[in-house]
Amino acid sequence: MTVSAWIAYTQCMLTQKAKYGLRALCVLAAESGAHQPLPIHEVAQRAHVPHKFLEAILLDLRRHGFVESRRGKAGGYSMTRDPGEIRVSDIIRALDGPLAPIPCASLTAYQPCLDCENPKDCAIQHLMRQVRDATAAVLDGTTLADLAASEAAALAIHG
Amino acid sequence: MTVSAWIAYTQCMLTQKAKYGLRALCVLAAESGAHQPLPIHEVAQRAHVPHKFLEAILLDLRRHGFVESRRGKAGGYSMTRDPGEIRVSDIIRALDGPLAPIPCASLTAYQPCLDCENPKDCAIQHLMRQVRDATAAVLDGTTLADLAASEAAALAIHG
DNA sequence: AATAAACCCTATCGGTTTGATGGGAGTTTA
DNA sequence: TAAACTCCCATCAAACCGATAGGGTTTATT
Repeated sequence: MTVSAWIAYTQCMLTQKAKYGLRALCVLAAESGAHQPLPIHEVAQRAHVPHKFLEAILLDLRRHGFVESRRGKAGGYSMTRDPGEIRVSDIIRALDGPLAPIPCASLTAYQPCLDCENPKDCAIQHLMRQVRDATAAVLDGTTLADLAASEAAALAIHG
Repeated sequence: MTVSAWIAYTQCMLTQKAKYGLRALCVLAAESGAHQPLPIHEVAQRAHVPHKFLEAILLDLRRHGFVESRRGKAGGYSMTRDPGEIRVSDIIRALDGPLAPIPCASLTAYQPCLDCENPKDCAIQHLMRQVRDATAAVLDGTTLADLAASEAAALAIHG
């Protein structure tokens, strides 16, 4: 299932990787109460994510501490924390990097523009920091549980 | 002056092209009252933008109607409109494309996710539309005149 | 009319990221 | 031992990004 072959590429903040990751985590969040981990092929099927790509994504999410894995037969993935305590912003930061549209406007990964006249106090930086803050406000205020609930509600109405 | 050789690449919403474009437009906005157009090398120098790259950017901005050019000796670029009536969001859209972090959340360039279970009503789409709206609110609410004034003020203090 | 200064425009380049896959090694349970 | 998993390396094509080369065209001045 190659998606990039179907749609024209658009430079964007949310990569395919992060989108897949969010969908996968929604699936795992829904399974949060279960005792058994969910095998990767099950997650891939439910979240509509290519199996091998998901493998890389879940590996990444495990290293960032969002999920844990059990190997061998009857193995799979499960959440490590309550989905209500995981901010969407942290997931996206883990998979896609900083939220800010430009490094000099980032709080978590600040880097000055080397081609800027006065990198500490630049009009573009000011503006982009406002953008960053607005984005972070939305994404900090939404938890994985919120997202999963929203998706469950949408699915209940339509297909 | 190659910047990409100095800093690690970070996927970002505001490309170097848009950043350069905004800086160049600030320079032209400051010159907005003058009768003569500003030659490109002068813009390049004041905005710290590579000459040839700026050429491509100004061409783009001209095609989008933000600036006009006069050819031949004593030629150059000048604003077509009052900088106070140009939204920063429109400049960024012209140079970088849609503001939305993902095509399905865009108002100006909507495209459904082809790998989405129900593309019309998806939790991620909802959330990303909120992000888009928050971003647009900041960028729609700031004009080129605002940006240029902010930069002028910063320069008056430092540098 | 010659010349210089400026914009116009296409084509191209290297480097990097992105999305995606293959293949095998390791691990656990039955 | 076999089956069913995860782990992790290496690799790939396509796209994009930043930047530049090198002509062609237009205009003002002399």
